[in-house]
Amino acid sequence: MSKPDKRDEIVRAALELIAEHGFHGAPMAMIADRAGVGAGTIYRYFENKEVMIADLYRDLEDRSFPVIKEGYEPEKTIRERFLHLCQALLRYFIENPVDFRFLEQFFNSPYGVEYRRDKIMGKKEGCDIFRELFEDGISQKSMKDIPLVILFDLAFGPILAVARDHILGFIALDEVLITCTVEACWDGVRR
Amino acid sequence: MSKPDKRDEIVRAALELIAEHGFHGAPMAMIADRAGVGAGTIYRYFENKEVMIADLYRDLEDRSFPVIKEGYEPEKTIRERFLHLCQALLRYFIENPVDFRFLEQFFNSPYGVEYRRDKIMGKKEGCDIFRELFEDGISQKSMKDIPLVILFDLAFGPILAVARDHILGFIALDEVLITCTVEACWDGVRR
DNA sequence: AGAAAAGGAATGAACGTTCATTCCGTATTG
DNA sequence: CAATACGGAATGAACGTTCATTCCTTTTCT
Repeated sequence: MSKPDKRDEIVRAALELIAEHGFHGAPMAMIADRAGVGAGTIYRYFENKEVMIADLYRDLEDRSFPVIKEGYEPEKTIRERFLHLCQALLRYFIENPVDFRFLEQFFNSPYGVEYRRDKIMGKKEGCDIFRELFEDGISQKSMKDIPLVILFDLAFGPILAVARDHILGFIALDEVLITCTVEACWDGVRR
Repeated sequence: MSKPDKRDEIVRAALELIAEHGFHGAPMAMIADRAGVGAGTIYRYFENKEVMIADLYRDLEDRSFPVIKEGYEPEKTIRERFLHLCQALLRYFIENPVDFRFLEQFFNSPYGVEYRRDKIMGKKEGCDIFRELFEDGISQKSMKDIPLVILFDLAFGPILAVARDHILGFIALDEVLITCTVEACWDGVRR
C-alpha cells in the first residue's frame, strides 16, 4: 500500500512519543521528526497540540472499544460478563502497551480529568456496556450495593495497576495470572 | 514571623503547585512567588528542580509514614492489620489531598517509576510494614498465593482510585464508604 | 565591617506556532 | 504532444514565549 497517509504517520508517532515520554516530553518537532514530516505539516491536520491530543484519544476509543466488546454476550450471568470484559480489557492493554501508556498520560492530564468529569456527571455517553453491567449487578444483588464509581474503582483500579506493572516489566503476566487477577477483582465487587 | 523557615515555605509552595498543576505546570518562578522568596533563593536550598522534587518526596515520606503506622499492632490478625493499614492510608490521602496529588504526579513521572523499580527489584527498603504483612498473609494462607506485586495492586489500586475520585469531587467519602471500600479490598486479596 | 543570605533581572535553551517559500501533480494552452 | 501556468500540500527557518538556572547587587545578621 503506497499510502500510509501523512496523518496516520503523525498519529502513530505522536502516540508512541507521548506514551513513552508524556505530553511535555514529546515536542511537536520530535513528533514531526519521527513521523517523517515537516514541523508545519502537523498543523495542516490538527489545529494545535491540544486539539491533536483530543483527536488522538478519540481515534484510540474508536479502535479499542470494538476490540474489547468483541465476543461479549449480554445473556450470560453477571459474573461471566464481568470476567469476560475485564479479561478483554487487560488483554487489550497488554497487547497494546502504547495505547495503555497514552491513556494513562491522558487521564492524568487536565483534559483527561475534565473528560471523566463530564462522563461521570451525566452528559457524555461512552463505553456504556460497563455501566449497564454494574447497574445490573447491583440490582440483581450479585454485586455490592455501593456507589457505582466505587465499584468501578474496585474493578479497574487493580486492572490498571497490574497492566502498568506488566508493561513496566515489574511482573510478567501470563494467562494464569490474568485469570487470577480478574477473578480477584470479581471477589472485590461481588456481594 | 520568626519560624517558618524559607525552606519550609518553598517546600509548601512547591508541593501545592505541583499537586495542582503537575511538574510542568509549576515553574520555579511561580513556586518562588507563592513561597514569598526570590527565584534565586530556591537554589540556595536545592541544587536544581529535579533534586528539589526528590527531596520533596523524601520529606513527604518522613511526614506520612509515621502517621500511617500509628496504632498499628503487629499481634492482631492479618485481616485486622490489613484493614487498619488500608484505612489509615485512605484517611491520610483524604486528609492530605495535596500530598496525595503530589504522590500521583511523582509516581507517574520518570523519577517515580525509577524509584519504584529500585524498590521492587530489591535494593531499597521502604515502608516494609506492608511487605511483611502481605508475606505473612500468604504464608499463613489467609491471602491469595499470587505474586506480591499483584497482591499490592489488588489492595492499593482501588484505594488510590477511590482517593483520587474523592479528591476530584466525583464522590464524597464518609466513614461508611471508607469501611466498605477497604473491606472490598480485603475481599480481593483474601484467599 | 565582613560574611552570609536573599533577591530578581539577565541569560540562553527549548518550546509551540507561524508563514514565506518550495514542491509536485494536474489542468490549460499553443 | 510539449510547454506552461496553476494551486494546494508540505516545508523548515524564524518568532515570540516560557522556563530553569545563573550572576551580581542589596539586605540581613553577627
